[in-house]
Amino acid sequence: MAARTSPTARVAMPTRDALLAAGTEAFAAHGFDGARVDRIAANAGVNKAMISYHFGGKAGLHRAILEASLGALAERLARTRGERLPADARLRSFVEAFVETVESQPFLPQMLLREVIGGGRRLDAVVGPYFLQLAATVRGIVAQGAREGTFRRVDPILTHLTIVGSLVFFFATHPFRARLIQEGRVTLPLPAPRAFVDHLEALLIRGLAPQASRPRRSR
Amino acid sequence: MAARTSPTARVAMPTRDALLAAGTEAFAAHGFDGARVDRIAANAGVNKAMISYHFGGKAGLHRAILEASLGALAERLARTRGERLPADARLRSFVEAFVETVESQPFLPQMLLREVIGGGRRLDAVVGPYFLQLAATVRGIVAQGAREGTFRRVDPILTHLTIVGSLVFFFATHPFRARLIQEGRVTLPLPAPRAFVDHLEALLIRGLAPQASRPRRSR
DNA sequence: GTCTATAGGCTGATAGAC
DNA sequence: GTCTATCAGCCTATAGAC
Repeated sequence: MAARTSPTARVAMPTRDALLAAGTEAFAAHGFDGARVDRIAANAGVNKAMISYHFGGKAGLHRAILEASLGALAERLARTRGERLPADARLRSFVEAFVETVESQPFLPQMLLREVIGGGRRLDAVVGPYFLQLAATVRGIVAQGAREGTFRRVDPILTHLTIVGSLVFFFATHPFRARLIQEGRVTLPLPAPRAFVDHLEALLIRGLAPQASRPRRSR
Repeated sequence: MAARTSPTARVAMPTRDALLAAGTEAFAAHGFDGARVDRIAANAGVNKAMISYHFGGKAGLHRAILEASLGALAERLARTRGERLPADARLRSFVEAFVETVESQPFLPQMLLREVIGGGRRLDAVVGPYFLQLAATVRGIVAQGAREGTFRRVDPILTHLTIVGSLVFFFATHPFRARLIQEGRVTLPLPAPRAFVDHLEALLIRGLAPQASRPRRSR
């Protein structure tokens, strides 16, 4: 991710990186079909033809962005899997890792969600293992919680969908709320990511807690 | 919504309705920019030029769909607001109303979410009050729960985002999972909407319950 | 209300000079 | 590696006949 194989790349390929950055923003905001290569190049401050030269075209740029972003997310989440902690702490850790990654890549949720909504055909070539790995992580945490007695017995897939769904939705729609509020169309204060995450963690941990009052039945 | 002003519309405008249906599917699957009017017309079994004639063009068709769909959702949700029930029952009722609407309009979550991700500028002309009303409904339920002691004191906006976020995410990404599983890329069973909703309701009601084990502290 | 034929605009891509 | 100039294709919209 950091070092490239190119021998002359000392300052890390400004053109390539500028296109990746501008492309990410454009694809997140307008989708693959809505994004315009002219504008991406202009925003990157480079020539249009550089997209073909470096990425083989619009689709290639899109794929490169997805690969890099998802790779970073997967890498960060994988790190939480080795932790030896109680299930509720691991759940928090998972959420924090997700949020951390997203905050360093603010356009990832929008891009990803767009692709998934569209049926994910463009993802097939790229994503393969990532999604399964993500689901497997949550599944592992839920299973551990059930074993330890930290959590009640819940369906791991449904739990995974609830958690990741809330998170992805919040971050993907955050810019929309920011705009509505900034333009004065809505007078509420903008919900902060930190506040939302705290809220979600509390809700999950309470919601997954076993049989609250009755302390351990027969089992 | 049911009756149209056209004097000759006895069988309810087959062309118009066919375009609305085909357009909904296309916009949900490919987004506004990705949808092709040729294909929409072909899928509707009508002539391309009918889009301009009936809706004034692609954008007009899109707007008409959004208005009709959101109107139906808003209408259905508004009905739950008059119910005199404890907060947890009202929460269930809200979720059920949402699900019911979505099941009769399976493409709504995808279309809506796409628009919101894109900044919602296309929504501005249409949506205005709908979103506020939606948030206000959840806010009302949360406030009632806090008053009654059914729920702990939580931020109503954050709660709203969690609930609606999970729901919209689940339904908007459902076709993606269905495809992955149908094509044998994933071997898990497809999570059923009913199962997810039950899971979510249980999680929410437990997660929002006041001080679970210790039966009412000082406060 | 519906259809055919066509126009006009925009978009992504690249050949070839530097 | 970068840029300019150009092109071919596609996509929406509509004029006008029925």
